[in-house]
Amino acid sequence: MYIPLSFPGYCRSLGAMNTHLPTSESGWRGSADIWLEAAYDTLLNSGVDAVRIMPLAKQLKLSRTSFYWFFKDRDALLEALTERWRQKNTGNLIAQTHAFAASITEAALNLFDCWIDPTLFDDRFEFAVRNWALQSDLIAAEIAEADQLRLAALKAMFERYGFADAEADIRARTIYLTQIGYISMRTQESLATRMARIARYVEVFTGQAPSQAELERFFHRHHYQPTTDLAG
Amino acid sequence: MYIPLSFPGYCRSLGAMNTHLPTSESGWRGSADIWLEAAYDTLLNSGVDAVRIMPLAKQLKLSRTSFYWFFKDRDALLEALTERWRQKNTGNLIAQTHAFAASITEAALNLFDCWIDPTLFDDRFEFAVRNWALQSDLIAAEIAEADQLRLAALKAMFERYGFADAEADIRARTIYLTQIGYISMRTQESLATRMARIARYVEVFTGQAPSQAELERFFHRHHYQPTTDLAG
DNA sequence: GGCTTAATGTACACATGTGTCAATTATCTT
DNA sequence: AAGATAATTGACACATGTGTACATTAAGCC
Repeated sequence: MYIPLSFPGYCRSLGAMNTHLPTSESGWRGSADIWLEAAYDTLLNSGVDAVRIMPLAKQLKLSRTSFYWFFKDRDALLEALTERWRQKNTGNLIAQTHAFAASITEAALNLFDCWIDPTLFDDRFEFAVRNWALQSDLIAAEIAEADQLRLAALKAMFERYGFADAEADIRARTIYLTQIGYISMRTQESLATRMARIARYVEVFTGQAPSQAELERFFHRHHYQPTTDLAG
Repeated sequence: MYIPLSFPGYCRSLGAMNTHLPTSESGWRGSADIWLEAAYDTLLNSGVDAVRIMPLAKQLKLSRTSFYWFFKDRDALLEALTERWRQKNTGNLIAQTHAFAASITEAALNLFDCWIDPTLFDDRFEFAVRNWALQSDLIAAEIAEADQLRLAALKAMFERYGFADAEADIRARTIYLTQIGYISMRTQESLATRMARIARYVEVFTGQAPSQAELERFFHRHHYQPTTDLAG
């Protein structure tokens, strides 16, 4: 039995024990990773309350009690999940606000990468964690902190392109809240549908229409070939 | 024992049994209403999974089993909760899109009434129900239907003020998703803070600034006295 | 091949939740 | 005040979940 380690800074704790064997393919069936992976899947599909050791064990075809070799208890597993979320979503989003852009419209398109590219932002994960907050004050605080950081980064982005304080604030909120709204609605739209709306969203959010070159650059990096003309 | 009744149209079922005594103050301690009320509170504060008969009974200081006199089972209680949600939020929001307005900015302000006046829209209820969808396909379908209806009403509102199809669509989505985002963030802002942002939100959402008279009308009907000037 | 350690499994004790049944108590009616 | 009905209760049977202790099996390593 090892007590979970703690680290300073944004990465707070590993939650899992036996971290000396991270993902190595040993001859054993179980590992902290497959438990975490199963927990992650369940969290996304059914919410935290469904993340229970017994059902996970059944799913993994392992004895329920072998779980306790990798994690101290259920809480340690949940902590490992939050750690994963912490590292993925907030970090990437803030990084996108700092990507190079010659104009505010291009900057907005950089941000939109997050909503198109699943490697940059895991929206189902985000949704599940936000739901979780309802029954955990700890998670609620975690999310409040993340929102704070993200909104500040977005506001700073608008300010860098000449928007005054109050207006940058509103536009940061609009662009962020719209996305949180999308996540909360769990809209399943085709890439084509989303791409067709992009230009107009940029215009509503920034007050300016994106240039043809900016749009084409955006489409190209997402391997999208517009079929109809963009004047829609 | 009575089987729950079903009605055609938007109101689907009552869920509760013994509906022949709606809220009448009989000398008894329990009633379908107090169970529903307790369930509602718990749903809002802790999510569906916390809506369990045993804890509710403890809270109400009633025997857990007396619950079954009013409701067939836990599912009937949950159905009664969804029925309550169905009747409140979607109906009022759509009604607000049809309120009289001389301009699109005034129409937007009419809609904003929903986000200021708790009697028009219960945002904590909305949040709880949206979370619930993660573990219930039935609720997920319910919400998809509500979103459909609300977005269509908002789009129609923009079209009535001269916005073309695609633009009305984007603006309807932006205004709705931003609010869903707000709900999902569960932001606790003071009335003053929210009021201070109103004018700019209207401008972002509609592309036009609201007139001084429209703003004053809005503030007045929400009993709000702006302390500083509105030019902020 | 035998030793050590890593991982798995079985049995137990306990906690919380559901729903049924029969008995009981409170309230209303006449 | 008696009887009917409305509401409440405790006992029971069952299900699912947690976590600990101890035994067992599988891998890895001289």
